[in-house]
Amino acid sequence: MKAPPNTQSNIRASISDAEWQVMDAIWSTPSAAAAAEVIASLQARTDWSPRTIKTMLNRLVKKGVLHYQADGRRYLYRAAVTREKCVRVQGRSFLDRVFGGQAGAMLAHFAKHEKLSKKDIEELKSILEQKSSAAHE
Amino acid sequence: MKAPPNTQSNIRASISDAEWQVMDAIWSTPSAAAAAEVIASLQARTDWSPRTIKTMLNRLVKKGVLHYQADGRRYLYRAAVTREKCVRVQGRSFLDRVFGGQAGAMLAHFAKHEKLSKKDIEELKSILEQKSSAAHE
DNA sequence: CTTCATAGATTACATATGTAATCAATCGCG
DNA sequence: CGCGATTGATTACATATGTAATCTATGAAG
Repeated sequence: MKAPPNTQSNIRASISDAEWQVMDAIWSTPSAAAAAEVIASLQARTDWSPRTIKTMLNRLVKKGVLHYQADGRRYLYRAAVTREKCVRVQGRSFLDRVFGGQAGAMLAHFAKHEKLSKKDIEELKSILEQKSSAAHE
Repeated sequence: MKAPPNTQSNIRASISDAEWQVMDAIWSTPSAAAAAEVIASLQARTDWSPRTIKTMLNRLVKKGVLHYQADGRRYLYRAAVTREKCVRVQGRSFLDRVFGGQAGAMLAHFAKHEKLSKKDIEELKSILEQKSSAAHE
């Protein structure tokens, strides 16, 4: 049950709540972003001090999920992992934690309890169609 | 962005990863469970020491998600919140965190990336049917 | 050149979490 | 009755996380 010590290739270093928001800002920036840009972007949605955001950037770099390249005396940051990859990792961890890995149960849960637009429903149905036709017999 | 200090009525005191497993053991016990039972149940699935499990029980009581009633010199624990309630809370937090609250996006994600049995798919479709017929125009 | 604003690096500190060990009371056993 | 086993209570300690402040180097302004 004990997590193995981090090996650098391992993307496992889990991204915390606050860190996720920073990554979100990075992910939604085309190409690379300077700290100042990340800060500006986040101050629109949080009340964090710039210091705090810099700390996050640092930690994310240490965790290996952010890379940077020097540009004069500042850094340009870019994600080292895709949002999709992180979403998959976080999603699976959540699924295991809360639903014991039962994807069906989870989907049923959210389908029941969350608001869905007609469009959401149509799209989901269509995904399910493909899924069932592609499924093994 | 700062979480307000815990008021007791607030179920918010979030259940950690390890704590969730303890709650799971409790939830799957009909009626109340003594610490020894919880320990036995968890040792089957983890490598935690009994000490550790007792610490969890304590913290969960402090957090208000577990209640106990004395039975001789031991305690019988019972959940103070339902699994469903906790699942909803955790689920919503995850949804907000990772999918910005977009339930449709999350469902689409898992529908695409997770394995689903025929049965899962059928059930989901049926939920979606009801949902769309019940939906406002 | 001196000074201030900035950028990144380092250090700080409280709370949460994982993981126990130690303490104190007590119940059953010999 | 005395003692070890067991139960809950208290304390411990490392790492993670939220949230910054301080230190150091340097480029821009005067």
